[in-house]
Amino acid sequence: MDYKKTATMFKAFCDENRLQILSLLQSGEKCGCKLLEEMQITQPTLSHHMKVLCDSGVVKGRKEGKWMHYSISEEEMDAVAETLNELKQNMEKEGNSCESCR
Amino acid sequence: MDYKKTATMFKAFCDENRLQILSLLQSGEKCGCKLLEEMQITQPTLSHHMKVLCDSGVVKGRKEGKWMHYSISEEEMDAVAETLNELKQNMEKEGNSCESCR
DNA sequence: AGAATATATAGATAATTGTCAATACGTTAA
DNA sequence: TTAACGTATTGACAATTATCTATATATTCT
Repeated sequence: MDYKKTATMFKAFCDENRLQILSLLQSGEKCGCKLLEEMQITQPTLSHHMKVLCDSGVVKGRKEGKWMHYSISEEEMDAVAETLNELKQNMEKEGNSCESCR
Repeated sequence: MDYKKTATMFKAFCDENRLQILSLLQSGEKCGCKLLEEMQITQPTLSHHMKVLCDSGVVKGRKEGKWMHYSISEEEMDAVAETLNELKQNMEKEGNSCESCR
């Protein structure tokens, strides 16, 4: 696993404002100005968070005229879920406790 | 959704060292000293990361004598996956694009 | 009791991140 | 071609986080 890339991916979910943005995007694609109306942050702060979200891959942007339309990337959400699943593997196996610490 | 709590939960996964720790715990419960052997950080730094991981709920600690044995919480991993899934809902619905921006 | 071991805490510092005001850029409308 | 609008960037600052050294705490062994 590429830890650096994975850490960047999960950064989408570890800020309260970004979680709110993702919630707002649940109902579908929205432009920045619409998102801004629903939030208690300034426009540059929103812009910053949208950059973090896009860098993580979880959100995709689509430019249309002067608007940027943002939406959740289903493929990336699946990739995040898959990564989570990888981290869960082998947990139930026998003989995995720390024998050398006895 | 409790954004604050959810953000704390996801912080487990957005640091390279913590991802390495989680990978090491994939093979089962391990004590701090074992984890430390495998990593390039000092003991207090490990202790800090273990606190973040335990606060997130993703890792559980079990004290046994002078050792702390850490393991991944399967229940919490499932909760994380469930939260991810919630954030993915409704994405495919029709009529969800930003109509007011036209 | 004293030494050794595993872990946690305190305090300091550097790096990263979140935020805002100001401004720039690109697009559309008058 | 201005003016207005939506978004991005810059620069400053505050808050948070990651890291270390030094030290404290708790447990076990001799």
